Amino acid sequence: MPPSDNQLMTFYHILLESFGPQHWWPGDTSFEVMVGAVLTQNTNWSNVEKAINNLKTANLLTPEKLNTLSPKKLAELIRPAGYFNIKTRRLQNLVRWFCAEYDAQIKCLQELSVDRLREELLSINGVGRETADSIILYALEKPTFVVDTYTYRVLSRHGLIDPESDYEQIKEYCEMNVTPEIAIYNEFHALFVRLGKDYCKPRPKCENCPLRSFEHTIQPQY
DNA sequence: GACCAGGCACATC
DNA sequence: GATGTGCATGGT
Repeated sequence: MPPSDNQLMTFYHILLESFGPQHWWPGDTSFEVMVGAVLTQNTNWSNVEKAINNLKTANLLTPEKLNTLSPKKLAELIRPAGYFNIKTRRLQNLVRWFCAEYDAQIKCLQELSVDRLREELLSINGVGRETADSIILYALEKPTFVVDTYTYRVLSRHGLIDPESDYEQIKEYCEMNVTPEIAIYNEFHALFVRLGKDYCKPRPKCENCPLRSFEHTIQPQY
């Protein structure tokens, strides 16, 4: 059991106090979360919302319908999310697997272990580590820590991880140090994103960053 | 006009 | 194994 008073949990409490709960993942159903996880790859969420709204308006946001929709039509609808040709393939790869292997039943996926889910999701072309972990945590509500560019940026800039760390190493560091509760994994990742959007950009905007006044208490490990 | 966004697969060395 | 590149829209 990770200690509850380490530096990473201090980060968590500061961020939660500063920003409040983020209410993630923004989506009405588990399937919508799965779709959003692919659409948001390297893409601003506001663009993803447009694409998802297009699918909803066309009444096509179901596994069965997306599975049989023509790639051309799907690409047209998700155009606002960018990379629409490649995301069409990726989305249909995911949906095809979901329909063929699990009868499009979220419940069937939820019966699997995190390790098994991760293995299967990662075998789908177009589903990488962050997308897989996002689906497992936010769509299936199982405990896996989601790492993204913001997580990397925040932790490496504050010296808590080796800047050479890869995805799995950062994930392991987080899971070793964060209280293993789904609600906390959920909130923490969302807070990392919030912090990243507001302050921890490629060009940092550290003025008024909630972590700034606590900087002196952080003991860099790297 | 430049920069950035809740990645990923693939080519090439 | 590591590094570089294509994919694309839309907001700031």
